Amino acid sequence: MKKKLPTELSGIKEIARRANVSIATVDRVIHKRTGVSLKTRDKINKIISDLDYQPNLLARRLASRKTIRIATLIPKIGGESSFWEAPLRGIEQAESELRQMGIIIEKFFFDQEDSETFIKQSRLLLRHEPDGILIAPSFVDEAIEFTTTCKERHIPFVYINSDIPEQKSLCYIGPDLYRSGYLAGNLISYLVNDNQEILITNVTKELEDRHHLVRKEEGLRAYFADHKRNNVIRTIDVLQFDADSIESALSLQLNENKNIGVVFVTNSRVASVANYLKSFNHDVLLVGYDFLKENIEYLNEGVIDFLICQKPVEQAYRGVMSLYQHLVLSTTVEDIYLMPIDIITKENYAYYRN
Amino acid sequence: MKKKLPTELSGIKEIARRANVSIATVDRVIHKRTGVSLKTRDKINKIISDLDYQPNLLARRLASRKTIRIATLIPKIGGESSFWEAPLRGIEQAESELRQMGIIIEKFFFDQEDSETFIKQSRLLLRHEPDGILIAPSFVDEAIEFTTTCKERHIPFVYINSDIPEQKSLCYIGPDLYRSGYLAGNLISYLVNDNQEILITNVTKELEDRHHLVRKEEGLRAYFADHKRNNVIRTIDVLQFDADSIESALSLQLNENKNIGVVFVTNSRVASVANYLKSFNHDVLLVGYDFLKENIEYLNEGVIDFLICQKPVEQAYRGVMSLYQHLVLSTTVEDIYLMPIDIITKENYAYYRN
DNA sequence: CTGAAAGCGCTTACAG
DNA sequence: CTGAAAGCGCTTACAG
Repeated sequence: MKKKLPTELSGIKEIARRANVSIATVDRVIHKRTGVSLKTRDKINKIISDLDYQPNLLARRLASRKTIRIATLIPKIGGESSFWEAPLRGIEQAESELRQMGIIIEKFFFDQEDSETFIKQSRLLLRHEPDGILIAPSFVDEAIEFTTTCKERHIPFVYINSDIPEQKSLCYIGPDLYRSGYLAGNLISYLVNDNQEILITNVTKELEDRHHLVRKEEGLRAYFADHKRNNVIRTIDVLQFDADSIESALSLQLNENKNIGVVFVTNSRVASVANYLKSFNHDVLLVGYDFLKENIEYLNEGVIDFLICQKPVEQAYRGVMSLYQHLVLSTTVEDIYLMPIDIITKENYAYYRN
Repeated sequence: MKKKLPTELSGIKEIARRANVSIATVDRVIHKRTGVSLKTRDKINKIISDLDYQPNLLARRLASRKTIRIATLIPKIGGESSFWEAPLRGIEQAESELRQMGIIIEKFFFDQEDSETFIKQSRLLLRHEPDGILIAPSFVDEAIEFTTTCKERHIPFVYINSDIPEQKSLCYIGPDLYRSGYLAGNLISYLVNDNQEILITNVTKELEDRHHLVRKEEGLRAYFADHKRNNVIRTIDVLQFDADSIESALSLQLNENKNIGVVFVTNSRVASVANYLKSFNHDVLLVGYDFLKENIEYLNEGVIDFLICQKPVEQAYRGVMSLYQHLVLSTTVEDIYLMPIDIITKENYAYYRN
């Protein structure tokens, strides 16, 4: 390791020396605080740009006695699907990296099937007066109301996993649903010949959620239309998650339409469909979403052929980091960050890091 | 933002208070320096573990006048393939993040077709006495000789992109070649019916490099064998990169074997093959490697169907970061980090972040 | 074997 | 509008 040169003045001190002022005044200018004459302000700013001064963030965080607090609001884990385990891991990863920098993360959770819990938790969150907020806006109206308040209070927030474009937030980090459906179309086009049919299956209880699934369906249909592939594409909705509901909905289709070659499940519930296909020994290809334990099991057994994933861990990790960059580093952050659309099979899932 | 509580002593000071020694002594114990009596050493260590003391790395780096220097040795860009642009970007990204922490990166480059340049640059690198080294061991024997010296001098090093397992290094970060071939087999198995043939194409000049390509070939063949698919699989080697060599090698195969349904190129030279297939209007599917500009163009045109990628930017980024973790944070790092095996198509490449 | 003191590059009251 | 001084949690000579 090499010692630093017997240091000439640098940083804030050197600026102060050149400007013939104290470092406190330099600090004021750097942070655009009031109470500096225009003249010295200009002089100092000139020196700053001459020197291409970059503040030492280590020293900044160390000297500052402030703790920055970021709050997160996402669905709680357990119950119907384990999807939200991954974003939680991403938050925790960011947390452990940022603790070093004196940043604290406070986590709040709501029940995906109960919008009241969303309202309640969002109020609780606000009472903690965080400096920034990460939020999964599962309930659109409620989320809009909440973020309206955030804006009033000048608390920056980022959306993950699904966007509410009208709301001007710091940024959105998540998938482009239409494009992921389009990719599914691309993939499936390799898996069917011209006289085979495709069955799109939306499995959801929540009406709002269905809205998201339809975007993927539109993407898939657009791919086939754009490429003049005239395969029959059917869609069914399954409104309950139990095996019987799945069975009755699917068996109707598969028995009536013997040409169905691929089933495309538009969300992470693909394991339920896999379960049915396996039990009834249906020999169709199956494509669905998300790296969940139950899905991976069926992938491994060869019942699910492809899973489309969008790095849920990273979504949340990046969301927190964007707040950090905005709050601590004053960096400008991209206002929309679309996640990669990953294709997972039995042979690469073990290497899928996230 | 919330102010810190009117701070009770913490960190090194609190330890010193409890142990009834000065902070200098505590510092000595923390850094396992000599010159502390066993008794006080034990006492201090006990307090440290009682308190679950975590050093403040900001303060550490700030107070320390040392600059840590990491050297990198990778192929230079330009000439035959643009592959190494990506790892260079990864290095530069790590560089910009680590500058904050007072870490400097010195980059060295060699010519992939000239092992002498590797030797020369590696010597030059050593004369700079870096604290850690990142290296792409393209020339196996030369790399072993070099890293032997590193070990003698106790300079930790990490391999990226290809491994030399016998050499005990800090870690390897890169692809598992066999597994990526196996995945290619998995993917291609969906693209061919039972009477179609597969043509594996190795395009390379260097004998050592061919060794790597064969691992992928073995993976693909193993997939078909394991799954009792009896498609004919042929292999050809193309030893020159010019269009004529490619043409003569491929046209022979494709004209003699009309059943070839998929061509699998085992490295990033797939664009050359695409160029040929396009000119001669061959209607076969094409699968290859790596997110290079020229490959993406053919992907976009529909000549290349699938590219397998292994995040070259991230490989190098992680490599540098591993050295940082080892050198600065004294974290233990995984000694082997295998990259994800990503499947890229025309419809998701735009979202492939790296 | 141990401690007192200066300093890393900043921020933060406080005083004027 | 401006400056002097203390302090963030460490490391580093230097002295004993």
